[in-house]
Amino acid sequence: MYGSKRLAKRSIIGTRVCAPWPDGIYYPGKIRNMENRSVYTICFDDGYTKAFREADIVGQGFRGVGSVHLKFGQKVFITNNGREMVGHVQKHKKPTNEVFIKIADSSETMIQRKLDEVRLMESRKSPRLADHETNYLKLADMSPTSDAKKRNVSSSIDVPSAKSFKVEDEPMMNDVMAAAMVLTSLSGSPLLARMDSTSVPYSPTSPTGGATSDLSMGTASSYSPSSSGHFSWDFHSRGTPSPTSSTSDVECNAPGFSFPEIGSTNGVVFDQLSVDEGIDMSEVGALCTVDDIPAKKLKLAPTRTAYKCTWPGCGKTLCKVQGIEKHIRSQHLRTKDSSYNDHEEEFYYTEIETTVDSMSDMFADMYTSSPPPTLSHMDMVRPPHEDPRDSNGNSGMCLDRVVAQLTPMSSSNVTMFAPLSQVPQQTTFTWQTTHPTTITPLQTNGQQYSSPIRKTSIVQQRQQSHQAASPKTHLHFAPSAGSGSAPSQGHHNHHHPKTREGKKCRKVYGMERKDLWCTQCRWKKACVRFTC
DNA sequence: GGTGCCGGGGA
DNA sequence: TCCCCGGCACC
Repeated sequence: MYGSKRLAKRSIIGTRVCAPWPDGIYYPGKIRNMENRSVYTICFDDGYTKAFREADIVGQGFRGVGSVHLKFGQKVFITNNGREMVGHVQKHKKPTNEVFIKIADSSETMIQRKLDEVRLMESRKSPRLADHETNYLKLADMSPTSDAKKRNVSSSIDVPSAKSFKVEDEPMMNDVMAAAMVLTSLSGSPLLARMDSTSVPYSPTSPTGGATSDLSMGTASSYSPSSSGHFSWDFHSRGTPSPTSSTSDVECNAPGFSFPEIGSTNGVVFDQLSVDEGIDMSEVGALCTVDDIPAKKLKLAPTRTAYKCTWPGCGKTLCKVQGIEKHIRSQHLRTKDSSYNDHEEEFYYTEIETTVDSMSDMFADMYTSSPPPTLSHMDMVRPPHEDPRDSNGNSGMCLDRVVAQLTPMSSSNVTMFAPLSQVPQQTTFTWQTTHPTTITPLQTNGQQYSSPIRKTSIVQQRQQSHQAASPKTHLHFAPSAGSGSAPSQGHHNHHHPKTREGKKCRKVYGMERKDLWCTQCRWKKACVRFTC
C-alpha cells in the first residue's frame, strides 16, 4: 500500500549535529545513520561513532541549544561584532540562561551571551573558524600572553574581562579547556571516558576533572596543570583505546569491545551495558542505576561491534568501520578516489552488535549468509527534534513514544540509556525483522537476550516501512504506551493506516521548519519519514 | 481546530 | 514528474 509511495529526497544522513560525550560536552559530528526513529548514529569529527537518542542531539532537526546545559569547556560559536567567534563556555547560568564564553583566540576576553545566541556549530565557515575547527592542537596551544592582550582590545565588547569574572579561578583554564577539547575530540570512546570519569579522579576527556561536573561544582581546579600544553595521557594505561588511534580502531575498541572493560571496572556499569546486549542508544556514560533495570534484564552479555555490508548479496562483515567502508567503496561503489568522499558507503553497511560470549563466533557467518533487506531510503528519515522529554531526561513519555513508533515483533531488544547528567533512564523495545530466519536463533536465546544484533537504520528503516505497509503488522511488546493504538486494532487501518500517534514532520519540525519536512509532508502526502 | 493525507490539477 | 492545495476523515 505504501510501497509505491514516492520517496523523500532529503536525507538526514550526513547532517552535522552536535552530541554530548560522556563529559557532557557537545561535539560536532555527522549523522551516519539512523538506528531507529529516535536513535541516530553520529560519527564525530574525530571518527568516533556513537548512537545517540534524538533528544540528546543538538542541531537542525533536533533539539536546540536553548534546551541544553552547556558545561564548562563547551566549544561554542557566537556572533560578536558581526563576526562569528569560537569560544569555550566558562559558565552557563541556568536560571538566566546566560553563558559566559571565553573567546578561543584570546585568553582574556570573556563574552556573555544568552544561551539562545550560542551555537554549538559554526554557522558559516570562515577561514578563521575553519582553522580553529580543524586544528585542535593549535587551539590548544594558545597561551595567555601578549597575544591575548592585543585581542582584548578589540574583541571584548560587551563582557567583563576574564579576570573580573570570578566564576572560575583557573588561571590556565584556556589552555586547559583547549587541551580538554583536544582530548575529548580525539579520545576513542565516550564510553570509556565515562568509565574513566567514574573510576579515575582525573579524566582526560573532561576538562572539569573526573566528575564531568559543572563549573559550579568547582571541579576545574582538579585539573592538572601539567596537562596544559601537551596531551599525552595514557589511555592505554587504563585499558582504553588510544585517542589518536584510527577511526577503525576507535570503532572496534570503543563501542564494541569496551563493554567488558567497563564491566570489569564497574560492575553496575557492566550490568547496564550488557543488559539486552542491545543498542546503547545514547550516552553509555549516562549509566542507569541498577534500580532502573528490570530484573529480567540483568543478564550479562558484553558486546562487540562489527560492521556488515548491506550491499545486496554481499553481507561481508568486518570488525572495523574503516574496513567495511573500504570494502564498500572498492567492491561496490568502485570509488577509488579517496579524496572524493561523499560517504555514500555509509549507506551500505550496518553496525551490528553481538555478545562476545555467545555470538562472536556465529554471528558473522549467520549474517554474511543472510542477504540484507533491500537498501532502504535512509534519506526518508528525519529525526524528531522536539523531544517531549523534560530537561532532566525523564523520558518516560518520550520513550513510550519511541516504543509506540516502532513496529516490533520481539526480535530485538533495544536498551536505551539516558544521556549523561540526566536521570538514568532505560527502556527496552523491540522491532521486527524482515528476515526472521536470520534472527530466529537469537530469539530462541530467550527474551532477555532477544537479538544481540544491532541493526542500524538502513535495515531497520526498511523493517519499519515494511511493517507500516503490512496489514499484518502487530505489536508484541507489552508497554502500556502506544499499545492501545496497535496497528492491528480497530479503525486504525481503515482510513489512516498510519497512526496519528506517530510523529509526522509537521509535528516534529513544526511549521516554522517546514524545510525539514519530508517531501511527502510538504506536499500533504503521506509522511514517509515517520511512518508507523 | 489541528492533523494526516487522498485526490486532483497545474507547471 | 514535481509540486501545490482543496477537501475530507480523524482526533
